[in-house]
Amino acid sequence: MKLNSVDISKTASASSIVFEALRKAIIEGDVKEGEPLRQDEIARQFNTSRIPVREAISRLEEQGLVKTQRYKGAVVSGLSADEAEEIFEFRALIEPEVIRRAVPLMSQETLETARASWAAFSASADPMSWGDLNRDFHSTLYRASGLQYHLDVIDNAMDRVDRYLRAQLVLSNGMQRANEEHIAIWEACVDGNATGAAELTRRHISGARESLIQNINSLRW
Amino acid sequence: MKLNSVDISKTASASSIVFEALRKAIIEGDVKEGEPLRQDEIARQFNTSRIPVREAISRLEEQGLVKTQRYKGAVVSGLSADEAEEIFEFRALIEPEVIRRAVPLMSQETLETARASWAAFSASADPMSWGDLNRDFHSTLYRASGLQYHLDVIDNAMDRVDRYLRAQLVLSNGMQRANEEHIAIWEACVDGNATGAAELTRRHISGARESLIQNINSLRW
DNA sequence: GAGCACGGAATTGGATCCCATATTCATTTT
DNA sequence: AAAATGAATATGGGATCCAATTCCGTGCTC
Repeated sequence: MKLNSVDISKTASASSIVFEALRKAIIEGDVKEGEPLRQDEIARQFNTSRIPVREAISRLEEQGLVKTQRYKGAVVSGLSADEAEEIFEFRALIEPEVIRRAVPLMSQETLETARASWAAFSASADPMSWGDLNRDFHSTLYRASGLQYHLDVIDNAMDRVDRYLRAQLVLSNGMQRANEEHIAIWEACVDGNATGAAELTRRHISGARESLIQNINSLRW
Repeated sequence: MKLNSVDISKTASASSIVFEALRKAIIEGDVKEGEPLRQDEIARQFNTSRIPVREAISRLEEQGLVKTQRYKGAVVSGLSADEAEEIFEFRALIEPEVIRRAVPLMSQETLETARASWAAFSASADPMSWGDLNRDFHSTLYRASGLQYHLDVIDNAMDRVDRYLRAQLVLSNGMQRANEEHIAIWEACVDGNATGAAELTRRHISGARESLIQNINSLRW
């Protein structure tokens, strides 16, 4: 007998659905810094009770995306200029090393997927999609390293500064510049030039950091 | 009227108490790898309901300390040799940089506290306390950097390998060697030798990694 | 009119109850 | 006797209810 079966054990629980949705909304800036997360309201929106919502919020807090105060609830945690800068410094430290180790392990398929990402990035006229495509590009390359812990840590760091990165891309010629840098990184990968890809990645992130510092005031929304 | 008042808003919620207790029990190896966490049993032990326990477990999962399967519950997640090694590599990448930046910022008090930590470490005959004292020593030095995000990330990495580190210290002359290396790192800090402290820290962690690889089989408990 | 006390509404934290699923074991069927 | 079936139990996920705390508006006092 042949059935179109799905693995029921893999269906998501309500709390993880709520968690993913809130995470996405926060990192994309749909809920603003300082904005409180009302359990009741969220529960109604997802047509569920507050229990899964509370679990989702406690997970978000563990990730540093929200801060909760007893009996006062959770608010989306913003970053000071210093904190944002620190996270970019962190990324500039770890991501070059990851890509350096990833380069020798990149398959043809990885390179092709990455190429598709930067192509879509450079072709997209929609600023809303830039953030995702930018992230896809880097993640694809990093993933080849097989360093799962590093990947998880990078994801968290990205989550924390995602909003700022998006704002960054639409500012001045941020998107244009990022695009050129992506191509350079990609070419280094194709050439099997690990240290080159690492150095370009480091500059890519440091450049974003510099640009962020300069524009930090106009980013305060 | 003068009362010995406490700030009630700072009293911990049940879920955070449970979380801290479970976290400590897991990283110290009191609950073994693969051991399931029974919500009911834990709730009874803390004289509370399952709700706070569930929130605690979801936070632990977010930290990677446990894995849960729908309708099957949470089990303490162990690390494969590769995963443990990866985390040591991660630490060897980030901790030297943090201490390098911390050295110029270290106060007299910081150095004194760190000295007390390694003194206690070297004097202690109790293997159970070695893990804590070892961690205290490094944390004290790192904290001077003021890099809060880096500190959080390091804490998480430490949590994940804490069990292995403890086992490490009692093996062969692990404790003896760690002690000597601590003193060397501390002296570099006192001398204001940032790059030296960084390099010693890198070797300290790499050494632990090597030793771990060699003993990984005897550590499979 | 300003400031404060009081009280109800809103909100979060926790407890209890119910349902869904997994597992184990007895029972039936062949 | 082996395999399939079904009941019993254990366990986790979620809903509803209650308690504790905070927030906010009203009215009172001076």
